[in-house]
Amino acid sequence: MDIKKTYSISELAKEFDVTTRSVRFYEDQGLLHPTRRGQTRIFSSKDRVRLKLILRGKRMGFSLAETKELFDLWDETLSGNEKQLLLMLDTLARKRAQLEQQKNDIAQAEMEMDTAEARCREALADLQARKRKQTKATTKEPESIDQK
Amino acid sequence: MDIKKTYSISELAKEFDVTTRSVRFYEDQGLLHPTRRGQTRIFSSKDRVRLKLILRGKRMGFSLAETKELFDLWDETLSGNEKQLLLMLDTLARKRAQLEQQKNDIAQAEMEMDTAEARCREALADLQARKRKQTKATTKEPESIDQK
DNA sequence: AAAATACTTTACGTTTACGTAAACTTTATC
DNA sequence: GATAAAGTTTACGTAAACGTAAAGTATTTT
Repeated sequence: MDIKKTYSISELAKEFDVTTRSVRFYEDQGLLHPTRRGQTRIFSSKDRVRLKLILRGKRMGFSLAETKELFDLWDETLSGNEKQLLLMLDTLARKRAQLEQQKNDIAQAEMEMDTAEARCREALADLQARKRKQTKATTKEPESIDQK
Repeated sequence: MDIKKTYSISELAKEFDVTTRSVRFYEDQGLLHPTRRGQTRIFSSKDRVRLKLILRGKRMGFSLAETKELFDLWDETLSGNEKQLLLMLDTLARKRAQLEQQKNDIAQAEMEMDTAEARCREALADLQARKRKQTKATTKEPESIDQK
């Protein structure tokens, strides 16, 4: 299975480079469900996975609410109820469409970055060329030093 | 070139399905630069393009500030100053890295959605199977009607 | 001319996702 | 046993990205 271990809040925070404040906030919003030893939080490897998913979701532009919805939906899906299963399939389909849109957006952006970069390089080359000409005209180059 | 036309605020809002409030906000933040006829805003096709870019940026998880930075950087790049050109190239490289990360995230997500969907369909198939069995056991099927 | 339509500015309100500080408890270290 | 280190709760603060009136101007339609 997984690494079957438990984690402290700062272990997780360090590993994923977030603040403990954020982790507590995610729990508060119902995205993580650590157990307690006394009043100290103990995170399971399931929590760890979910934290990873939360952060990836953020990078993909998902809100915490959206991510929570998916978590909850998946938990209910595991109950095996038919209605939930169908709902999950539907949700997955919609998410896929969203990802398709994002892929298109990225592809577009990459193309435009290509042309932008090309123009930059061209402009730079022009500059360099003019510089060389300037240098040649200004600093009387030693016609040929170091020849035998 | 482009469609060489001008646009009213509500034309743009309608076309891109945003509120006029948002459009004004984007101007306020320095992302759009409409001219004025009296006090009424007149948007150029350049503004239109930028609005499109703003929205795509949002879908890709970019903040307005990030997008504005890119706009400003690009404008300064056009001045042809060498330092700006190099800065732009550097920025482009960093953005590309960001997009790579996003593509990885999306690919990961798609894989996980694949397995999630598979599990759903499996669970559903099980349910249906059990249902059929139930039906067969409960409602004494007419052994063979319609035979000659 | 009255009313509807489209635009404007000003400004306070709201949600999300935390930051930051204060005050306190528990556990580890010297 | 003092102190530092890591954890806790409570609570106010903040930046981003608008929403939502309120109140006014300008133009167009009836």
